Amino acid sequence: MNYSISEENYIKAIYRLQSTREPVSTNALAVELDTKPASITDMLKRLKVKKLVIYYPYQGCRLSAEGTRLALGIVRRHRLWEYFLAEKLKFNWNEVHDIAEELEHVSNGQLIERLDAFLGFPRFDPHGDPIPDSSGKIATPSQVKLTTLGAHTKAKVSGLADQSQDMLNLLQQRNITIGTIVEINKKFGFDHSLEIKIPGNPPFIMSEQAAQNILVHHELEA
Amino acid sequence: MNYSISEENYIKAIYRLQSTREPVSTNALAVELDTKPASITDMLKRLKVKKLVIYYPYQGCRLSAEGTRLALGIVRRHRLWEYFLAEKLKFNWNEVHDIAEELEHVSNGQLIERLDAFLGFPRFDPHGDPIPDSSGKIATPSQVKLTTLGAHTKAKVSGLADQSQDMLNLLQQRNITIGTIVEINKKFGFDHSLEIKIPGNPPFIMSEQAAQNILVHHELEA
DNA sequence: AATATTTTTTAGATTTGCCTAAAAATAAAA
DNA sequence: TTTTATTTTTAGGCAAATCTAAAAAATATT
Repeated sequence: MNYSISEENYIKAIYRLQSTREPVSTNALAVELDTKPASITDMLKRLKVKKLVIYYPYQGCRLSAEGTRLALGIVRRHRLWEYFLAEKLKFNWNEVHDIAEELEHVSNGQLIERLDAFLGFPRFDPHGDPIPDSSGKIATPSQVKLTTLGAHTKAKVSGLADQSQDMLNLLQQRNITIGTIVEINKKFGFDHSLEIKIPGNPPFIMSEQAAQNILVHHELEA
Repeated sequence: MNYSISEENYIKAIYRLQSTREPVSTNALAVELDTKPASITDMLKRLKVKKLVIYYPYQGCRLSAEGTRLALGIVRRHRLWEYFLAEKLKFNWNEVHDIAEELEHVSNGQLIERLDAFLGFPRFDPHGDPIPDSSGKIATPSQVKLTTLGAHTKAKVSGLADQSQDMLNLLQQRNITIGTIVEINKKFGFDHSLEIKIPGNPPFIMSEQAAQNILVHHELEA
């Protein structure tokens, strides 16, 4: 089957929201997609006919098996393009998302398989998110929030909980990217802020709020 | 400005048809775009409002300066993607067109400039067609039909007049691609067919019809 | 439990891009 | 130069995806 860009965007949004709250409410979707609730209801009825979502009036929605398959395909395309843009075209970490948002809708199976091979079958995109493989399998890496680590520990940055522009800018300013090894020098009980050190840079203070959004791969030797 | 996929396809079609006949008739466009003449009239009126085409009822259309600029941008995107697909993703010469047809509508200036740099600023796509540069300048290479060359001359294949699937298949079977050096062994007066030799392959006969569609860059030493 | 508030859905309109059928303009033929 | 044929345009409709405004259902509050 072939789906419209709009349909794909709805499926992707439901997939995203589903990971935190299920079922997904009409209002939540409207906020996510920046449209009106009435438009959401309309589209949900169409997606239900196409058997991509489970939906009953007033009860929110969730993806069907087929919808999930589609969502994983879109996520795969999106993240492979992000990897390509960052790795090959040298875009910044925080510039790749919007472009990948367009490229992901180019649907040609061969294209994505060959792109994957060309890139060397990467398992994580530049934001540290796992890339589903061609069969739809997706790794769930053991990511933990930076705030959960104790003082005097090191860890490798592997992802972000909040990928807003503000967050991306903050990290760029601090020279933190995916793969950066961060060391926690000190934890301040007063406001739970952290003193962080990364190789080649002076230590700095990070708020608890920011640190909560930084996911690290696994704790390293002290 | 940002244009829809449909609008871009119209502009591209007008650009293509314009090179042989101007102004471009409504019917010719309908055939080219595989739609009905009434739909063409509809769209031409919209494109006129947007100042992309010069159009007066019953008199056909042609691109405005702005329309030409847009067309060259689309052609540039299309051909750079074709080059990427063939060169980096190892697609066959004859498979790249349809995929590039989708990718060309992803409109992000930075993306195309960086792709161009990544590819090493190629001047011709895998079909031998010139790629407009970022300012819209396009090379008009001194291509001549293979049939115009005399016997015992060599030349480098640089393009195709007819890029139909049949033609592409025929060339693939003969191991002819862009850049191949072809040598004319003999010309047969009877049916104007040619005996052609390419390095590493046995000589073979090609019809006048096929040879007319093969464009070569310039005659080489005998 | 009754009322108020929030969420969701329906109803009706709009825009884009396409269609068919019929009318009008242009071009070709007798 | 009429008549015929072709090309092009208009008129009216349709489907997708959106909107606003109003009604209906679900949830929360007193």
